[in-house]
Amino acid sequence: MKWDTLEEEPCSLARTVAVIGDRWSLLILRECFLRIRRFDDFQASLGITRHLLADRLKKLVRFGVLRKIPYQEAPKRYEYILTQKGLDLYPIIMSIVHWGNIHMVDARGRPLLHEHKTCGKMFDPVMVCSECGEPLSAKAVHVHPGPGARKSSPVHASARERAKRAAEST
Amino acid sequence: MKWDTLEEEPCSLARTVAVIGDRWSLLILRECFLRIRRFDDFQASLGITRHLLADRLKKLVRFGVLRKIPYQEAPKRYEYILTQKGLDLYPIIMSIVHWGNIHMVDARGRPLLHEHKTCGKMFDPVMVCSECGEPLSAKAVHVHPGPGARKSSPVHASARERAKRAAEST
DNA sequence: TATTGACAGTTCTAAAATAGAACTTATGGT
DNA sequence: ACCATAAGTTCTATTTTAGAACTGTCAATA
Repeated sequence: MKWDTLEEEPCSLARTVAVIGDRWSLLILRECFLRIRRFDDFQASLGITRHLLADRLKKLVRFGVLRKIPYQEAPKRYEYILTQKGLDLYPIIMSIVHWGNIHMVDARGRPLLHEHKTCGKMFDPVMVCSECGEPLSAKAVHVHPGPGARKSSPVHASARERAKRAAEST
Repeated sequence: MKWDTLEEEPCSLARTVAVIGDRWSLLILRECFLRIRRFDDFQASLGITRHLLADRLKKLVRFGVLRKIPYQEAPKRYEYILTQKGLDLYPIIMSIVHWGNIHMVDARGRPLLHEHKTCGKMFDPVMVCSECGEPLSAKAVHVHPGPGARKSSPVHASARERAKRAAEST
């Protein structure tokens, strides 16, 4: 697969993966949410090569996730800050952090704790249904084709059949 | 950076990225949640090379996200199914899909719609605070070092200082 | 009995991405 | 004049990935 075509796939996950679906992009975004903004600071805190960092920042700007704003003239220097589109990635970052907190921490415990300024308490993120407010689980969700669905699924008929039977048998 | 060491980083995001932070793993997991379970079905629906697919499945099994269970003897064949640890990735997948739905869809609209069986309605996922139930935004969250925090941050002093000032100035 | 097909991989080479270090350009300070 | 800061760019060596072909096991079929 050419990764350039990923963003045109008729799948919202694939398109998002085109933007954030590599290791460095997610780590760069974590730093953004921790208020890192400058080239050398990203480089120092992540240990990423300068080449890759330049490349990834360019990509994130191209996708409208980050914006370059000048913080000094002569020589002209820029900071990278999150756009609204970038800020909207917060639930993704938080759910990734939360999964790591639950399943990947060692004996020392969590590296970071999160305080919700609104209520003043340490919290975990919970994903709920926009309609009824109940926490979501994979098994309580049913998927329907939407208006942008592909006509012919790339999933083989045999696989589709098996998946369908499996879904019906639950 | 050697990616083998990523899972030992004192950062829950980095550790999770070690598991799911590459393009194919996320796409494979999407298929898992759509009830794809077999090698050739993954291969056919994703177009991934067999080599990479074998490698990624092995990795996901090693991390305890998938489990191989036999579905026939002679010849012995296995299916890959999500463990509880794997099912817990659902909020990550859903938040990625949702961001794509908001920011990456084309004129045709969403490829998939989600129905919450519990309430019967089409929904979007919303991330809320476990303590007060309010929707979360990056700006309403404050970060504290936890018990597993690294002693000396890899973030340079200069960057830390700038970040701190930025945080205080809000 | 020989042949075909399904399934789950493995092996091979060429192309692409990444790591790691050095280099460039512009400017300000001592 | 010399050094430091900042934000990149360029270079080669290594690693990863793409793409296709091949292997092994068994069941069903001719």
